[in-house]
Amino acid sequence: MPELPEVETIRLGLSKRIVGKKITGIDVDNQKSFVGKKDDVIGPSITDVQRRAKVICIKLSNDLNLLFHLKLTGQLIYREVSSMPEGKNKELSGDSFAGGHPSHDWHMNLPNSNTRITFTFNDKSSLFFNDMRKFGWCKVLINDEVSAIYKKDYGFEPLDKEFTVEYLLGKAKRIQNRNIKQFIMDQTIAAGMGNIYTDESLFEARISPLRKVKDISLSEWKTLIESMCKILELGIKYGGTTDSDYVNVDGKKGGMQEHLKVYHKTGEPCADGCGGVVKRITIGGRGTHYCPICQK
DNA sequence: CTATCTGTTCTGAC
DNA sequence: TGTCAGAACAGATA
Repeated sequence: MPELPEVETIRLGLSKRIVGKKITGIDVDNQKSFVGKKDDVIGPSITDVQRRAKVICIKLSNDLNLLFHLKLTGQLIYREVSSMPEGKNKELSGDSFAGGHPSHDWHMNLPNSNTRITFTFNDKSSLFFNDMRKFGWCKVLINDEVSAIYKKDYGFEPLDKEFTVEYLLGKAKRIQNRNIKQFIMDQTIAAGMGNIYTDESLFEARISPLRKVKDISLSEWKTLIESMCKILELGIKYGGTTDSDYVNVDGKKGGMQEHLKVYHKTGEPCADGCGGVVKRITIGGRGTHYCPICQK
């Protein structure tokens, strides 16, 4: 379930740990998860870790890029030691960083049954790409291909300066009848928005997810943009959202779930104090949570 | 055991 | 061209 704030958290954590390291090996356990030639990424060092929408881009010194999309269940886990010593106690002995879909076996042996790709670095540390449902991918691409994907598949980022009312009105022109929730979740419109942060942003703006794009007033557009930025920045600040039942063992538990007001709050009283009860409906096949009273 | 649900994105049909 | 169902996949829940 990684969305923009989760992916940004992963980017930051990875950036601190792997920039400057040289890739010395790669193991691919699921062919579909890796698109490219393995030999192309063995040898170069990592120069940067970037993010665009929900995509992570690891830049290499040979001008190639490792692009990752975690989709629903992808994880990127960094380990200083490539294998755990045998025994019952599986406590970590080195620096470790995990990010992505939460699961209870993050702290277990790596690689595990969900590990699709393993990268090894010159200092023997490793980066594991785990993905239970195999929706995610890692692609080896040249710079031009990366730019082309960024341009074609994604609109402006909500936190960009260019993400203005005028920009959104331009995007809205041809799809006046679409509801605001699907509009906001369109990656070619608001890059990186996912289900959780869309529901939360609409609540923050007190706009109903069912409203049509054509009925949104200028001041509401403005409020919506401000709300999206506020919610996304909050998400980044708290290190993303982690499932409530998930207990992280290596220090990178997200805290945003404690600040959600409608997402997965079905049946609870509205945080606004308006007297409403959070309702769950389906819009465009996605679970949608909102307050029918104060979200107009 | 089967049916349903989840959450992101792409594809194909109308 | 916009809209929508279905697929990709695995596991939890009913």
